[in-house]
Order: sequence, then structure tokens, then C-alpha cells
Amino acid sequence: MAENNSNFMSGVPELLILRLVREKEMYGYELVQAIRERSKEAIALGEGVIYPVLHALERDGALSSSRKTVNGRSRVYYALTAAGAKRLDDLAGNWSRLTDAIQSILVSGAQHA
Amino acid sequence: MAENNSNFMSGVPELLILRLVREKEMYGYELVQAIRERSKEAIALGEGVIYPVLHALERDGALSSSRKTVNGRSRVYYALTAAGAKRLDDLAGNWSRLTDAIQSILVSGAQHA
DNA sequence: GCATAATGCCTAGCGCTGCAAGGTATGGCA
DNA sequence: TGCCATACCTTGCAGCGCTAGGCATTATGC
Repeated sequence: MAENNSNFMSGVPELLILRLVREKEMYGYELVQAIRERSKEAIALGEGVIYPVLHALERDGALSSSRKTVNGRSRVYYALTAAGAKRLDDLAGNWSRLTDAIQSILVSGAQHA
Repeated sequence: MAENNSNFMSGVPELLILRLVREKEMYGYELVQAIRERSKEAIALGEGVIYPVLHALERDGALSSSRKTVNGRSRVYYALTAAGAKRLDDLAGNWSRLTDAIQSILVSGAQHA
């Protein structure tokens, strides 16, 4: 039930969101732009990606939300929970191991041990 | 038609295969084990991933195949074509840019420019 | 001599993820 | 009065990776 059997390359949007929210609470629209800007346009995740992930993370208890009105604008701010911090650590570790593995193949080519 | 609009995280199996075959021609079963061993078990792509990708790459002219019999075993060896080399460069470049972008978000957190 | 594993190839079909494309509502601006 | 930006949301699909099979041959173990 709670097990997550996704494919080996997935979960990056989730990772990015958790990492950004770790520093300060953010809202969906803000995350969309933050990811685009801070990746220098290399990654452009739309709202159709971000919002569903935010909802799933909140449902799993990794994020908590609070509705706030700023400048007459209603926003849903998301903050990292303790469970979310743990999940972030796990995802970041997996990502690191994965990219290291890929890099080791890319740089060394095919000369076997 | 020829355009490839896949999602931003896909194409890694393809990249790994092209990179390995660049050094020496290899066959499917060999690639499955090579990826597993050279990634120290971090990546374990099954034959159900490798073979379809090999067929697609050959269909696209990125790989050429030749049937050979070694030790009474029939094997299909794949070699990189010029088009395949170009495709490899493209994929490697994209992967590099992508991981750099992700890394820049992961390490610096949320302090904006 | 017989079964089991390892080698080597292949495919059908499913689950999931990222994504495009829509919809709603408010505020600022010309 | 319209238009763009802000801010939220969902439906539905495409494509990828993967599971789970199947087939044939050669080594290995008993």
C-alpha cells in the first residue's frame, strides 16, 4: 500500500520541491517560477506538474499547507514537515547515488575492470 | 514525425547503451550485465528495457547490428554509427545540462540571486 | 542420462509520471 | 473595458520503464 514502486528515474520534481521548500515556505505558482529561474531555463515544470505533486506530498504528510492572503491574493503556502525532511534526505541520497553511477559509466566508457 | 518530445527525465537507458557501445560493439545480454556491474548494482536495467531500446536505435540508424556465433552461441552485436555518435553527443550534453541545473538547486537551496 | 541453471534473444501489456490543455477567479494597468 | 499577470486546480493522454512471460541452446550438477 504505502510502498512506492516507481521507475528509477522518476521523482525529480518532488525532490526539487522539497529542497526549495526546506529553506522557506513557498506556494505553487512561486515554485514553478523558482525552478525555471534557478535552473536558468534548463528545467521548466508547468503547474500541471507542480500542483499534483504538492497535493500528493501533503497527503503523505511531507508538507503542511496554510492559506494566506498577500496583497489581496490568496496563496497556499507549503512548509516542510519532519517526515518531509526525511523524505528529502532519502530522495537526495538516491539521486546522488544514481547520478554517480551514470557518471561513472559516461566518463570511463567501456574499458572493463 | 522524427521529432522526439519525451519527458525531461527520460532517455537514460538509451544514453548508457550508446556510450558503452561507443567503445566496442556489444550484444544485448552483455549490456544488461555491463550496466549492472559498472554501476555497482546501482542501476539494474532488465532485458525488457534493453532490447526494445536497441531495436529502436537500430531502426533510427543510430546502431548497426551483425549476427555472430561465438562458442556456439548466436549473438547480435551492435555497433555505433555516425548518426549514433551524434545522438550520443546530444544526449550526453542534455544530461549534463540537466544534472547541473538540478545540482545548482540542490546545493544552494533557496537563497535567491 | 537427466534436470537445472546460465546464456542469449524476444514481446505483450501494464503502471506510473510528467505534461499539455483546459477551466476558474482576482488584481493591476492601459 | 479589455487584457495580462497572478494564483489555484483537474482531466486525460502519451510514453517510458518494467514485469512477466516465452523460446532455444549450452554448460553444470547429480
